[in-house]
Amino acid sequence: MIQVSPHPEKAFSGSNNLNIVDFARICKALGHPARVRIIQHLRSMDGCICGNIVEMLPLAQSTVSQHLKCLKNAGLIQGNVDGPRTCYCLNKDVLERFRQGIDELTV
Amino acid sequence: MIQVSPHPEKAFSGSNNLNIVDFARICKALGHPARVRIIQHLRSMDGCICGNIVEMLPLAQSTVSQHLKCLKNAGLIQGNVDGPRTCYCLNKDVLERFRQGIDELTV
DNA sequence: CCTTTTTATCGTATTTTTACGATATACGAT
DNA sequence: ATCGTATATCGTAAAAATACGATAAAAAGG
Repeated sequence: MIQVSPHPEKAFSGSNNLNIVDFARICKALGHPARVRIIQHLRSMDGCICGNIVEMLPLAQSTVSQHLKCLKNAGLIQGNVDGPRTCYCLNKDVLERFRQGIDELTV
Repeated sequence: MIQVSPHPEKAFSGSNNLNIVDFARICKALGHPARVRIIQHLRSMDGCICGNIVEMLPLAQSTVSQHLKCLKNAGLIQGNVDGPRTCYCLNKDVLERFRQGIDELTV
């Protein structure tokens, strides 16, 4: 992917500190219905097991695992290993900075 | 792309009326640094000529045209033909509904 | 130790995205 | 009519995303 600017400048003027590449990465991570569903679900549950997410979606377990990885790479969620399971939850700091970025872009 | 649910349900509970597929499409459209730059630029200019956007980005004219098409398909911008030129501007309604969707997802 | 459960990763096929140059189109000006 | 300017589209190559089944890994329970 081409980097629009060689230096990862701040994406926005305000207090949030997401550069434009990170901001776009988060948008991209939210750019698939299944991943939006996952975020919605985690928001309502305040953390839940991977298998629970797999049940919720009409997708193979390996595919869901891939989507979770994508969300994790973007920083939107984190996974805490708990025995044989992984408990996923939202990364609220990142989510809040992202929301601020969207605000600056849209309001 | 798999549709997570056969019926395009509302993505969110509130007053915005974006279904989850449209919401994800907008996120995806914002999922590239060049397209975020375009939106930022249009926001600061309140409408501008395509060639202006091309100058701003280190990309070929045809590539920029493709990015503009992507943003237009997502509903984020609209292009008004003006003689040999096209003047692009933000679609503020869509942007506002999108912002509300992000709020519901993140706040 | 063996089995089961849970999740991640590998390998792979298909589709989509991203980028470019070349070309077509549409309009204004000469 | 012809030329130049501005933009969109076509063709195409390379990379990334998406999906699946199969397999690996890690922990708990018997």
